Amino acid sequence: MPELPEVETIKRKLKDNILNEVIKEVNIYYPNIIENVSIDEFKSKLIGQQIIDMDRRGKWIIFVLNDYYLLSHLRMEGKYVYRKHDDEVEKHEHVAFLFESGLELRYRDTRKFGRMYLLDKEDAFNKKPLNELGLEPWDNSLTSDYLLDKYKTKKLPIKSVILDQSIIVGIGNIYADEILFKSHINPLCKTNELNSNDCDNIIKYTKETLEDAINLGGTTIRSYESTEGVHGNFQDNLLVHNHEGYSCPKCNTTIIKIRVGGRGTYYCPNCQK
DNA sequence: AGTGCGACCCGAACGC
DNA sequence: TGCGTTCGGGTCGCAC
Repeated sequence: MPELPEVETIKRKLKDNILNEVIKEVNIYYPNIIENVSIDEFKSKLIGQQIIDMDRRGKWIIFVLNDYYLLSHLRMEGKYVYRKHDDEVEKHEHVAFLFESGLELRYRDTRKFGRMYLLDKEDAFNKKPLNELGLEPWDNSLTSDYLLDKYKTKKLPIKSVILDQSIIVGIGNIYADEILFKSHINPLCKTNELNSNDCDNIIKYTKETLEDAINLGGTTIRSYESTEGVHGNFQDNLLVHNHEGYSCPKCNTTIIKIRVGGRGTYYCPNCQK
């Protein structure tokens, strides 16, 4: 499940592989992937555009083109693969970008959950989805005061709020559990009951956890194949997520799994009170 | 406005 | 030669 570290890894890989390529042709096999423009508009605007940079905002990959930003969200299982134009289109390949060089980049997504937006560069940051995003983990504006202000009205459990992309971007279900464990915060704790020290810990361990994961190329659990998607190694460093029934690495208490806001949540009932 | 929940998807895992 | 059901994951839209 691509969260920020996986998306960052994929973005860097894309930059290595397709920087300066010029789009010659676009084929779409599952139109629902394209969110804010018609299929015809999507194709006609993209043809002739050059990949002049690759960027990332939260879990969104940004293809920086001459006149547009192409945004791509992988949701759970989206990935990019490189093919030749003649190669048969496989079952879960939904969008294909053919470049002048003959290389073809294909978007593959088993569950069809991923989405793409095509935005004019001019006002892209004033438009959905970019205008709804909170702070990057390394933004200097991310302080305990900022979090306290956002948290003070929220009665939801912190586990749910730490996933809220309008506050801090990039944290998904896996890293949320890890960050709360390192911060010694119970995932069910009401968000408005957290103090300044808790917020400092959340910020500190969000940065630390995501940095470590990026350095290891992200996390690979469940469905990710090793081919051209991301195959990271951070899964070996997970402390509580997916560790139901195992011992807490700090105190040896058995890690338990509960559901919070409908999501599987792992924590140590002794360390996180 | 804040909150809760189903919908979107489909392969894997599970239960019998 | 099993088959029907449940689960999970991020986000949106709708109902309260």
